Amino acid sequence: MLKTLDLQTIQKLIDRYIAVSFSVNKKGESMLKEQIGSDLTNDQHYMLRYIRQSGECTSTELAEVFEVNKSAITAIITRLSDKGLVKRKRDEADRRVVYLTLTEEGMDLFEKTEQRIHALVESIITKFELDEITSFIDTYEKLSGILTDLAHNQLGE
Amino acid sequence: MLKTLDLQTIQKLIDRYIAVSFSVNKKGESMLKEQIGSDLTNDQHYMLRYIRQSGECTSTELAEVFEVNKSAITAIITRLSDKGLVKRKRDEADRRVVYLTLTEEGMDLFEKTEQRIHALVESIITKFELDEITSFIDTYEKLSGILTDLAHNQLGE
DNA sequence: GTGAATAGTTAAACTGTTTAACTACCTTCG
DNA sequence: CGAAGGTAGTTAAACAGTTTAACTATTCAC
Repeated sequence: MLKTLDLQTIQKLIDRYIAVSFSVNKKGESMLKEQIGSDLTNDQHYMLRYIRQSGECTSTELAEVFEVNKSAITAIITRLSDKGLVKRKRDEADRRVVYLTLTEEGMDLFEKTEQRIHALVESIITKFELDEITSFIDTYEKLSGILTDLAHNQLGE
Repeated sequence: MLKTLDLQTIQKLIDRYIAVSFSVNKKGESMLKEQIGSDLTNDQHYMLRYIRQSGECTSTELAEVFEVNKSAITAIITRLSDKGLVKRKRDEADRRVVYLTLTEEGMDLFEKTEQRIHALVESIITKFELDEITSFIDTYEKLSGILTDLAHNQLGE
């Protein structure tokens, strides 16, 4: 049953799955490591995803997207670069700027990992009805959207 | 409207609020600090809550409850103890055991913080209908319960 | 061309976490 | 009794992710 799940819904579920199933900072003992067999933290996986998606991006952009300090990004990228997954490339037109791209290994690892997550999530999905899942996702998004808003906009004003 | 919210529902909302609104490890820049004005991390607040609730508990108990290593607890408790919020007391009957209790300051800080969270959450609550909220909570719990199960029980077996 | 803005890095400090080794203290059983 | 093994908790080293503050390059604007 339930073969009609569209990719978008699956992708959302994947995100929720990664986000909810384990908190971030457990020295790599994240869901990715435990169940997917990847050596990446959830955060690192997200980074790789964003960099791949954008093709080429800057630290500042990442800092804005992930709502985090630039130094935090520097640290993460350095670790990723030490693992040979991300490459830094100076912009010769504006030499302040550094572009980040995935190396081939980075690309490979990301895609392999993503596929495994995909398979895992699909195997989960078959246990539920489609509208059950979409209702989960909707509610979850509504809820966390509200709470995030509140967290950002200093409620009570 | 919506004055009929029972305490239990509010408490649940508080937990969700703390859990969802900010991820844990931002050097204290958690929701508690930003909005409540407390100097505690979310994790630290949870610790205080558990210790207060149990009156007196051990590291091992905390480690089990929070599903974390005993050394992690040692570290957290040490920091809390350095702040003067938690006290260690050796069990004279079984001298291996160390009981943890809140100091008066710990108690005060916890209660003040909890009250502020309470007030904040209540001010949020009035913006929604009761059944909207309970449906949020139910769904959220169902969803994260499922995902946590999956995360623990190595799905696909 | 000097002074201000921008991109990114580095350093120090902190929280939370793990693994491995260690101390101190029971318990058990020959 | 006393050695062997288990239990409670700590310590040390390592790591990920953060922040703030200071710094280096580089570009821009007037």
